[in-house]
Amino acid sequence: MSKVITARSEDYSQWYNDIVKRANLADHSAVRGCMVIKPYGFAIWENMRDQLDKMFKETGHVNASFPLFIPKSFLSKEAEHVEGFAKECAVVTHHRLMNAPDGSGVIVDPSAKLEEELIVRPTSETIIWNTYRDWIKSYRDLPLLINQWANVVRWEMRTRLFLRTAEFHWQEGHTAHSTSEEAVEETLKILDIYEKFAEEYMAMPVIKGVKSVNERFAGAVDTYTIEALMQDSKALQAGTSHFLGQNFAKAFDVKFLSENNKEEYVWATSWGVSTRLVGGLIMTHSDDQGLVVPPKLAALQAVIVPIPKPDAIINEAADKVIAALKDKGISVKYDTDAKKRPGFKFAEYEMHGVPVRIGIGKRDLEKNQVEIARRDTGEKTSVDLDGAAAYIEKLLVEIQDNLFNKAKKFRDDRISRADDFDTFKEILNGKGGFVSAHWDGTTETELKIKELTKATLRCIPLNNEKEAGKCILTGEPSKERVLFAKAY
RNA sequence: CGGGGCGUAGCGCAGUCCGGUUAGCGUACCUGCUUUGGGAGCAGGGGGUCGCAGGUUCGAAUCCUGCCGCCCCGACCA
Repeated sequence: MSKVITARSEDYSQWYNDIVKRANLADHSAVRGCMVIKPYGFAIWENMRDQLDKMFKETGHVNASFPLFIPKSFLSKEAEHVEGFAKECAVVTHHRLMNAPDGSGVIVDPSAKLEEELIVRPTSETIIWNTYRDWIKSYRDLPLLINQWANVVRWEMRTRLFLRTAEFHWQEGHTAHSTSEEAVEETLKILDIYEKFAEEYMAMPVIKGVKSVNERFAGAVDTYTIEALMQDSKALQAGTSHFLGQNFAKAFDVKFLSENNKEEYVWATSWGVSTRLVGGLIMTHSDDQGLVVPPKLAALQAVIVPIPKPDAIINEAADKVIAALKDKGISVKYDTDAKKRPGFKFAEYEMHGVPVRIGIGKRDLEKNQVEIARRDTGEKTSVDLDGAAAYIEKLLVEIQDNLFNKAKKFRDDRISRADDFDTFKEILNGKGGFVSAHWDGTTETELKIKELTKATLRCIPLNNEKEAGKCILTGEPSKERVLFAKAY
């Protein structure tokens, strides 16, 4: 049992904070609600970013960069959009500071007031669509498939490291299409990429679905989502992909001439995932010993600990293993710090979630072996020195699979059906997780359910079976089940 | 914005009620020796505007006034 991490069973929130801090992922900063992402945490985000970036580029997207600031008037051009974001905007009003007349320090120079206030982007649809107006004239300019990696600011009332910070890093894709069908296809293509990334790389099972009107992105026609389930049985919206219809094209007057010389408004999508994924990664796999990172995203996949400390014989064996691992593209670190004892290092690397630990000591070397410990199960095995790298290569795949299967079983065990409101409440207050239930399709009922149970409508799953039933709250007829859960 | 809590060494805290030597403990850090197969032991050492600004007092971490910041719970949200 870890000496420095609160057990999940004792206080889940504290456990989460302990992991983030003790595994050196991030710290609270001097700025309210904003975090400092530390090198080890950022390395995991970089791995996520690189993989996603590759997947976006493979599907024809290119990167660009748009301004951090958005003129206030832009934000208000799409009515629903501004309503959704108005309450959480950071606003720049001045452009100069001056020394205070009384010598008390520096103040904002009142004469340097901006003509028009600038909003620090909470999302970039408006500034981007304002730009697209100049870029899109003809059907030949379409589709326009652009992504940007950026930081955005949403002045949230309450923040949590990675899960909800006032400033966060993300990618936001903004595409323009000549037909509605093509835009919808793009929206779903991205959702599939998100699903693939979550499941194959993060080893985090997700449910693809569409949001209710109430949960829809401000300014979207449809919002698609991937929903994951954390170890405390609360749901996490892990990524969203929006079909924006012609809303932004109309707001920013973005038209093109079609093949038959007709002027039409452009069809749009936008989609994003953020550093929140790091939070999801933590809460999907980690345990009371610390962080657990799936091999495909680990900042460091293997570590060699000399037992008790480095010497010529151990170094020689370590060098062999390192060379063989590097040959296979596996990242490895040889911890040669002679001041720290092996036990300390074991605990430290477990805390940091390094998937595989290789122990090399005299006892093993006498048999020409090394000891290999896997982070996910804690299991240790002795293997021949010469076969170590090949063993580890297979083991990393096995760990990746095991983490996904374990998380999937956990998630699947927590999808329950409820056919009446008492059962519904009982499940939410008991084992939690997703509850599949009939709903009459109205926002009013959705809000009432939220008020009574704190559960929100997470999504209407995409491959839902149609099934006639009655709304668990109102008894009105319903065509299909939807998923509810308490969520982050 | 409502409720609760907290600001004292890198981190975690005691001391504050009831003012009084040089502000203390654990841990981390540095040096040395002994250790080393699951978070080592001993000895020595360095590190502090006690959140900020006023005030009361011979004397303030401690009392008074004002301010600032952060965390947790709720409403809001990726």
